[in-house]
Amino acid sequence: MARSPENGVKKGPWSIEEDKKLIEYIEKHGQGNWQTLPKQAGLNRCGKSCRLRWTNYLRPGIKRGGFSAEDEATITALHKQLGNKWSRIAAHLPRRTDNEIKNFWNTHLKKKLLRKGIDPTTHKPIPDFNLLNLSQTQLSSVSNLYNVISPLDTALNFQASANDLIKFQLLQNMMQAINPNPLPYVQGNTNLADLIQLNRIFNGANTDFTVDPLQAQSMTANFCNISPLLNQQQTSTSHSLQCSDGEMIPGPIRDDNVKVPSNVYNSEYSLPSLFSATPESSVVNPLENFMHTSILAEAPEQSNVFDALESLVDDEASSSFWKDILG
DNA sequence: AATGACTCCAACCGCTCGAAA
DNA sequence: GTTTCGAGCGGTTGGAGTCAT
Repeated sequence: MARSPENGVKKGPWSIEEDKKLIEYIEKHGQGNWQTLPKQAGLNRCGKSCRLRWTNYLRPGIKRGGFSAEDEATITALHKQLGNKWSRIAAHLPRRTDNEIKNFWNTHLKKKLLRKGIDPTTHKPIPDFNLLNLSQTQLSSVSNLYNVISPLDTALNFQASANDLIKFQLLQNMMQAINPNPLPYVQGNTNLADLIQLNRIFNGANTDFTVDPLQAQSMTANFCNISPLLNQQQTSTSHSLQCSDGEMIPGPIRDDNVKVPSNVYNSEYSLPSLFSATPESSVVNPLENFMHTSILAEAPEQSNVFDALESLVDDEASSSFWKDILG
């Protein structure tokens, strides 16, 4: 790492010679006082650096690397119980150092839990994980949120309450913030025009909008991506899009500069098909099915999706933050 | 092959705590 | 009771290695 020396004391990686000096000294005299050790051992290091080197790497019997599945499970369980108390966790894993466990946690286990939708800090399911990992089929269920805000639709006949709009805006911002794979041009907030435009799309209005088909696949998991795409409509040509159920809806627009696979305009790239306000008769779309089974079904009494979502959030994790967002 | 982005992890930094003076 | 000092702990840094473009 070669950090710059300070006060004439060497920092950075230890050389073989330094390790040898430290090992020989401790084997001969024991650890003793770490402050005086470097001088007596002939090392141009601070005592702290010597102690760390010895404790984490040179000390006999240290086991390094090669964490087993059992180790992982142990560390995860202990972390759930103890939090970031690495020394206490290390005490349960013989021959492992706290520093190594900490590094292993930060570089592997933490990510592993996140991939499973578990908050590595609380070890509880991430409330919005289902939204984060929506499959394409799940996407249109989320689009029900837009339907709830309806009618935003035709002729700018905007009737949704300001309260709902605020909720929606917050939700969308949240999803943008947590979007694991944001598209480069997906930035900023959605304005009212976006919402209106969006609703027109979802409700089958004859609206042009732009989707780079090669990027469409990666964006399907995040409905908040749609809005900024709408802003590109002026430069595009209109195409229809065939949904999985055969229904034609407007867009996306092909960029002629992009080689488009032959299947680009089939269901793989389709936006969600339109949804109905009468769930009982229209849950033919798997997306809606997801919505109704995963969210609405959880809260049959709820009058709208926000209420249903709130219920879901309450069930999954009692986060006041989400409750605040969802009102 | 070159370059940039990303990941890993050894080592450092700053803080806290407890013991000794 | 206060100060000092050594040790330990957890968070962070940044160089090296790897991967993707």
